[in-house]
Amino acid sequence: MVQTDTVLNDVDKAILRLMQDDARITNVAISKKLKMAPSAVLERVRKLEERGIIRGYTANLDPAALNKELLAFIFIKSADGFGCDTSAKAFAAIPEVQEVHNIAGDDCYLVKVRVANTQALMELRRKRFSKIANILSMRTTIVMETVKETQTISIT
Amino acid sequence: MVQTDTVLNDVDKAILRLMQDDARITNVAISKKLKMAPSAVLERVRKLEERGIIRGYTANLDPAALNKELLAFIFIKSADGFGCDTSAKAFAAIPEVQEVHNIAGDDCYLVKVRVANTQALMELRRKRFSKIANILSMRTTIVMETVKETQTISIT
DNA sequence: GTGTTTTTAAGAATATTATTCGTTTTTAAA
DNA sequence: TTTAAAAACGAATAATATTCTTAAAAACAC
Repeated sequence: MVQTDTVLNDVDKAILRLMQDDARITNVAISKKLKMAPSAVLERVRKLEERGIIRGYTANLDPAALNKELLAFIFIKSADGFGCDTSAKAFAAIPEVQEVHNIAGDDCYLVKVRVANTQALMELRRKRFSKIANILSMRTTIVMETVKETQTISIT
Repeated sequence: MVQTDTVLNDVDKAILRLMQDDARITNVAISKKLKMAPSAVLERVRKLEERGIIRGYTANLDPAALNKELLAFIFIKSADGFGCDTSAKAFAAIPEVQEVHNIAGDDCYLVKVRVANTQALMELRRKRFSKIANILSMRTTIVMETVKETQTISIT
């Protein structure tokens, strides 16, 4: 076997670009754009899924329509030791938590949360975060306006 | 007309949950889960798209496979006036920039970027950010480990 | 309450797409 | 070259999407 495990060829990249842009694009549409047979495209997509390069597909929803208009970033200092994810896992288990990152510098976590309003944010802190052990401190930064918000990876 | 513009009923919410979880779920599969006719589901999905509640569909890709393993948050102070998005728009136009938020407090932006490595990050700063006017200062925070990263909105 | 309008769902028919699988072509290594 | 493996093709079939007509339900006015 060659370097199949890690390397993507141009066809794979083209497929990924198309599906990143519109995950509900049909197989036939991809095959037309790439001038290939649908069966060949399908096999590639399957392999990209199997290899874990495509992790899944998701719909992008309007937060306002779902009454989740408040976005905030919370910096959390924790007493977790190195390589210990205990509190991080606890953060991740909260549905309103969209992201949990271990950031360099302050041995602290950066947590992104999306809730209805400031009251809901307070409640989240009180009812969920305060129950999590090891937290030393929390600093919350509220987003006033989001200009761009994607998960899109630039495929080169 | 009633409050159709803003309110979602239980069927809509169920559809949104399913599609947020797997955007490539078939219409038929949704209709079976919801015990409805496929045509009825299709009409609802169409309306959710038209109303802008569903903004689009995207594939979640493995950053490592695409050689974009470094995630960083950059706090940028800018001389932009209130309600002036000039530099924010410029940030948003950079493909490696996934998010741009105007955050409260320091009249500054929080920008999330995904690149290959620290060298690529330096190059991005030098070649792209330095060309953008109005920037007063930048502080970069590198992510060491990501525990959770979704755009999923909890639908209640 | 009744009648009316509007919205929503259903069902059947058709168009489109997904999927399978045997064959051919291409690729890459010996 | 020769050969083996991988990739693409193409045709046949299964499944799904989509359209459109009709029926049911909900909302509204009176």
